[in-house]
Amino acid sequence: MKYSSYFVFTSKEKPSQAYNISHSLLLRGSYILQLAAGIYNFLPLGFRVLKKVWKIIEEEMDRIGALEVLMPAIHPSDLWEKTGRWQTMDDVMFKFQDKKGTKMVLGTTHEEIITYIVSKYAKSYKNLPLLLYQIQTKFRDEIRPKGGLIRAREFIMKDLYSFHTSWECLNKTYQDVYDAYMRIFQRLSIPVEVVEAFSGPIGGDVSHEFMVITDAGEDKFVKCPNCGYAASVEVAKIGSRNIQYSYTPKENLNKIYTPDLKTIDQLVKSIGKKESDFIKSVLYKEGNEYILVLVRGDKEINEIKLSKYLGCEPVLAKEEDFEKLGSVAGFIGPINLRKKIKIIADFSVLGLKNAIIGANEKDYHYKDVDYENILIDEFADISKAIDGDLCYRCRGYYKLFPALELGHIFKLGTKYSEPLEAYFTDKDGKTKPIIMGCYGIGVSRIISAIIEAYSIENSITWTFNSSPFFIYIITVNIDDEKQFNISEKIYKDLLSENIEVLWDDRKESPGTKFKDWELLGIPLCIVVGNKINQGIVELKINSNFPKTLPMNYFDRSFYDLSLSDLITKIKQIYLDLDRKINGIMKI
RNA sequence: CGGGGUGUAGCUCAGCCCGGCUAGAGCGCUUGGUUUGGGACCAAGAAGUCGGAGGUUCGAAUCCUCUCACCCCGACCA
Repeated sequence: MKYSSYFVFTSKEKPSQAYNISHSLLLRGSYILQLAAGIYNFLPLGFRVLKKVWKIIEEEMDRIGALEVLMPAIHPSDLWEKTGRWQTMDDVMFKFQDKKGTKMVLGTTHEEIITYIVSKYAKSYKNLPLLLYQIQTKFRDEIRPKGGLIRAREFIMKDLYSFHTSWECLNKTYQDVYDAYMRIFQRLSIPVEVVEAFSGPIGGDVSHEFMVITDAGEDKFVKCPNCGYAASVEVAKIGSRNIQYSYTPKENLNKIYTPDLKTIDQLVKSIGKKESDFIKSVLYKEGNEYILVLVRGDKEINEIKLSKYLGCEPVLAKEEDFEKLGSVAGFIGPINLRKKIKIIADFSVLGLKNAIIGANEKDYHYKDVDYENILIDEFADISKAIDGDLCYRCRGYYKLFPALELGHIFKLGTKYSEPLEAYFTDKDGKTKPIIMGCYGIGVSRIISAIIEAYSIENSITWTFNSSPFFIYIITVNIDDEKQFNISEKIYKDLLSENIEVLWDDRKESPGTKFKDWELLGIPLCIVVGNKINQGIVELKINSNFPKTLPMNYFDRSFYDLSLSDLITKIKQIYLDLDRKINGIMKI
């Protein structure tokens, strides 16, 4: 492509709307253009990147025997009503009615539709397993879209669904997909961490998320540097410290006056103690039973873990519940409650001394309370993991990472096949529900993730398989006949070698062209300038190009090459990269 | 959905508090010229119903009311 006739409109100014680097650079490089909140145009450059990512995913899906389909984006409500998600996913669905008044929805995900398809055809164990996937637009009316492509309301997702006769078969496919995902991220040179995850409204018991560590993300996970266990904070199990507990009531309780200080945050600011000097007490209700949950002040209760531990889903208590217990919201505590209720403490409470707790009296807290002064029924792992928590496996200390989720894989079981009546006849002649798995990748989000992973202030850094072009040609002075002719020849030679090239053939000053090369993020750049009079052109290398590759080309920022060596050298680099990065294909 | 913020030229913003004359700057764009290894220079020029509606006023970008859009922080997700 020639710059002068291509669709490139770079901008020097930082867009006022963009807060994170990927959003900002995608806009500045004219990769995307916003149409509405969370809704973006992919411009020619952006679409080129999207298709690159798309292609890698397709190749890896095809390789594990998955078959590509394309399902509609518009769905009638009935299938969604059958699975109950017409209600449970209501808040993110774009719903509307057609002319006849039939309720319709723009697809948020496709479990219902794919299960419908498979239920029509796969009637025998002989037809299974089946792996079907698509790369398609999803619509989610997110409460808050964010960060450009990071969370959009219309976005491109790869969704794969697998159908099996047995859990053993599902487990095998789950592993295949896991491996395929690792190859996808390797080929895109995205450093991912795989973490155990919560399966949420998609369903299923086991799931893994593929995360990239970045502040631009919306998730958090902990990882144990000692044994490698990693899990999203929603599910991360925390080890218990080896501390004995024997209840010893405190004789004289010391009250402190804490007017209107109801939250830990307010208390910390006012009293000047650390968050971890407090014990947070939260009152839950399950049926007619009350449960008081205690957690160290710097920690949060994890309701997912709490529900799992209790085997039910307690709800937060209301104002009148506090009164019934002779307490008051904001000042509730485990000591001197009017009624004996169940008290569960998180492991983080073990060993706490001289803590501050609610006194069950408006505007008062108790101080100097030790953990053993509290009558605790049970200790359990019910808090969100934070930095420094104990690894439940090896007793190492967790590190907390901010992360962006790029992929998520689930074992669904029969959550969808039963309500949608996707049954097959097994060898034994019996009718059984199909066992399912589902596996997503945020295709458009990956684009942002690559930028977040490698890019700096004014410069994108694409990876080998994601860059819209492999090489950029700068003709320093386009009016110089010699420079022009040589540039044109190089351009044509590269095209004939099938190397994607963008030639900056504009009548602009050199600085402008160098800045554009950097902003656009293309790995290599050929500079055709004055050195041409000595028969030399320069080959420049994006200094941020992922160094994880064992390739010495990238030790230097530029090479002076004779014209005769240039194309050979570029071909050699290209083929080496291709072999090293895409070579994992050839097993 | 709660809290905070912003809408003025293609982009980034000033002007608004304290109403006043033809609404400004930089970048970008157009034309001509000079330049050409790190966002060049000179000259001339085009470009804005000040997000929208209503109101107050002799007079509104500026004050008031309503409204729309977008962004940021929190609970959900690829």
